[in-house]
This record gives sequence, structure tokens and C-alpha cells, in this order.
Amino acid sequence: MIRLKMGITQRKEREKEEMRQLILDAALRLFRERGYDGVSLRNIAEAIEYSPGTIYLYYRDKSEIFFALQFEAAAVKRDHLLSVANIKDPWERLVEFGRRYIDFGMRHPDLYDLLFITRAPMESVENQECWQLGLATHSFFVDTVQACVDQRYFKSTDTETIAYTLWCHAHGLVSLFVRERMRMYPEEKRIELAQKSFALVVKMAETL
Amino acid sequence: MIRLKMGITQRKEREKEEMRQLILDAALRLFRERGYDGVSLRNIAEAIEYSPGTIYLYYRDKSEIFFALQFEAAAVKRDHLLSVANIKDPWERLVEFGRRYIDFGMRHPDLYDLLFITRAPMESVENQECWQLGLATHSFFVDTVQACVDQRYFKSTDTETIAYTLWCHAHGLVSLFVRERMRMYPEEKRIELAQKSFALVVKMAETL
DNA sequence: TTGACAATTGAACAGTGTTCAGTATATTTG
DNA sequence: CAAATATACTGAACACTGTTCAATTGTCAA
Repeated sequence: MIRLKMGITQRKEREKEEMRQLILDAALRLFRERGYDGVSLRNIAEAIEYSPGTIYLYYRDKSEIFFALQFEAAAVKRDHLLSVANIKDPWERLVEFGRRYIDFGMRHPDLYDLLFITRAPMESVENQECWQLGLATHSFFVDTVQACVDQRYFKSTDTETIAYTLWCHAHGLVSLFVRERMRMYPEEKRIELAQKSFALVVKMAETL
Repeated sequence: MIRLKMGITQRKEREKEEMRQLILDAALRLFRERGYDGVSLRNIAEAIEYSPGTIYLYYRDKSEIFFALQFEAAAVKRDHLLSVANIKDPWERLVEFGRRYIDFGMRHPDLYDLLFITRAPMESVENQECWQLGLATHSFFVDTVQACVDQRYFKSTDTETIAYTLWCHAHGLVSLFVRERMRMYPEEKRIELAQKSFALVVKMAETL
């Protein structure tokens, strides 16, 4: 009897989770197409064939949907980046990390936007977890730079500044792409330019 | 008689221009405080003590107000940057240009945002002029890099990639600031870090 | 003063995020 | 099984949004 009850509770739990994911999937698809402000809750509701009010039974408000997506994005990014952890040589690890950072931004411009560009209130529990994820990835990055410094890969020993500078370049590169500020370069040359720029920074960093 | 009429026409013209500027000033102040989406036309109307409908006699829609501000921002930026044109030595000119680019972003985060980050429909006549302004500034930048290349300031001779790489760094640096993605660094260290990073890039570029 | 023109208004429209009383369904209890 | 309870869901309603437009006010020439 209590066993039965438990089973039902579990099922309900599962269904609740499925519904949350259903909303999230629809929201991501719509946000991708039309941006955060271009999508209304009624649009999302219509997409999943429920009434607008229903969504509020699963998310407190619209921004919470956004935060949930941001959290997912942070997880995807972490998995995309931390897979370089097995590379022993810190310099190679760093280069590959950079390559993957840019690759992540290019492959998932919407997620990158969510994480690093979009303005959004930075409260919410969901978002603190997201912040933790991001911080972990950042720490991994800084640690890798530190390892390079320890092994005298650079002339400079200012780990913090080196790490920050590399991040600035990668973030600048990706966000100019994501927010379409490269119109002065012909479409087909943009990717090539980005690759050349990355290569140049790698070369520069070698003689840092 | 016709003279008088002309005078009146001129005054009307002037008043119209004043009204446009009044709207723009109020809009900029509000956008600064609450962002583009956080401000309604009724807010702007209230701020200038006119009815909502009045604004549509001076700007076709809300986005045109935005574009007008973007155009102003582009002009401010151009003036801020092109004042280095009188520096003869291309390398010194380039370094000062970079310093001022970052300085512009830090001093006018809202304008920088308008120009390089905010997503907005890129049509409108107003905006094409704005684009012209931006392109001119960019050309000046590339020309300066080219001058450095010509005088063998760098090892590399790929002007385009060098220019783009420097821009990536500066843009990344500013936009991480503007969109508040530097929370992992304590508030008081951020400016210092930015300065150190700029200095590092200058040093790196010397051995490019 | 009157007629024409320009500037301004504010109500109206369709949309937004959000709330909540009511309904329908599912589960537990007697 | 039937009744009572708990849960899921609805859709109308609220105050807001950008935008339009008939009606009103104010200004100026004849």
C-alpha cells in the first residue's frame, strides 16, 4: 500500500520532470529562432499545447526558464571543455582548451550568448548553481595556465593576467561572431580569419 | 513677407530638432538606467511630459530612437578615437588607439553596448549612416596596423589577422566588463587587471 | 476674426507576463 | 464500488507593452 503510493509518487515526480523538460526544449527552440524577448509565454504554451497558466506550475516566471537553460548550457560547456583534462602537457592542454572554447561558441552561439552576453538578473538558485559550474570551468582554465607558468612556458609569471588576456581574446572573437559585428569581413572569410587569429595568439603566447 | 515666413519655418525646424533631442536625451537616460527593454515609450513620454502618441511624430518607432542613439554613440566614439590621428609614429598611434578604444568602452558602457553588443535589427537609414561611421573608424584602425606592418614593427605581415586579433582582445576585455562577466575577480582589481592585460598585449604585439 | 494648418492628445487595439478562481481529472479513503 | 480529497490544468482577468488614429487644441496667414 505504502509501496504503491511510493510508486505513484515516483511516477508523478518523473512526469513533473518530463513536463519541465518539455517546456525547456520548446523554449530553447523558440529562443534560438527569435531570441528571449521575441518569445512570449503564450508562444511556449502553444508550442507544447498547454495553456499559459500551466507553465507557471513548473517555473516561477519567464526568467526561471531562461536560468534553467543557462544552467543546461553551462553543463554542456563544461563537458565540452573539461574533456581536455586528460591531456598531460599543460601547454597542449591550454591550446586545446582555447580551441574548444571558441568551438563551443561557434557551435552553440545561443548557449554562448546565454552564458556570456545576455543581460539577465543574476539572482535565482538555479543560476547560482550555474555560476558554480562556470567558476569550476574557469578555475580549471586558470590552473592550466598556472601549470604552464610553473613549467616556464611563458616569460611572464603573472598567471592571472595571462589567463585573463587569453580569455579576453577568445571571448572577443566569439562574441563578435555571435552578435554579428563582423560585417566588414565577407561571410566566407570570417571562419578563416578566426582560425588565423587563434593561431596567431598561440604563437604570440609562446613568446609571452 | 516671404522672409518672415522663412524665419518661422526655420524656427519650426529648430523646435522640431529640439524636440527630437529632448526625446533622445530622455531615452538615453532611461536606457542607461533600465536597458532598452526595460523602458517603455510611455516611460519616455512621461519623462518629457508629453503623451505617448507625440513621440511617433518625431520617430517612426521605438527602434528608431535606439538607432538615433546608436548614431550619436558612433559619432562620440569616432571623435574619441580619431583624435590620435595626429600621432606620427604608427606604433605609438596604434597603442594610443587601443588605449582609447578601451577607455571609450569603460567610460560609456551604454554606448559601447549599443554599438557592439546589443542585438537590434540592422536596417534603417539612420543605422546605415551609423555603419558608415563605424566602418571609417575601423578603416583608420586597419590603416594604422598596416603602417606598422610597412615599417616592420611586427614580424608577421598579415595585417588583417593582426588587426582582427587586437580588436578581439580589446572587444573581449570591454564586453566582459560591460556585461558583467568578471564577478570572479574582486571589484577593485578589475580595472587593474584590464590595464595589466592591455600592457601585456602591447608587449606581446611588440614581439609579434 | 476666420480659415487652414500643424502639433498634440488619449482612447483603442493587439500583444505581453502573471495571477487565480474554477473545473476536470486522478488518487485515496470509507 | 462510491465518495471525498488532492492534483493538474484552464482561461478569463489585470496591468502592462508598442503603435495607430480620430478628435482636439494651438498657431499663424489672410
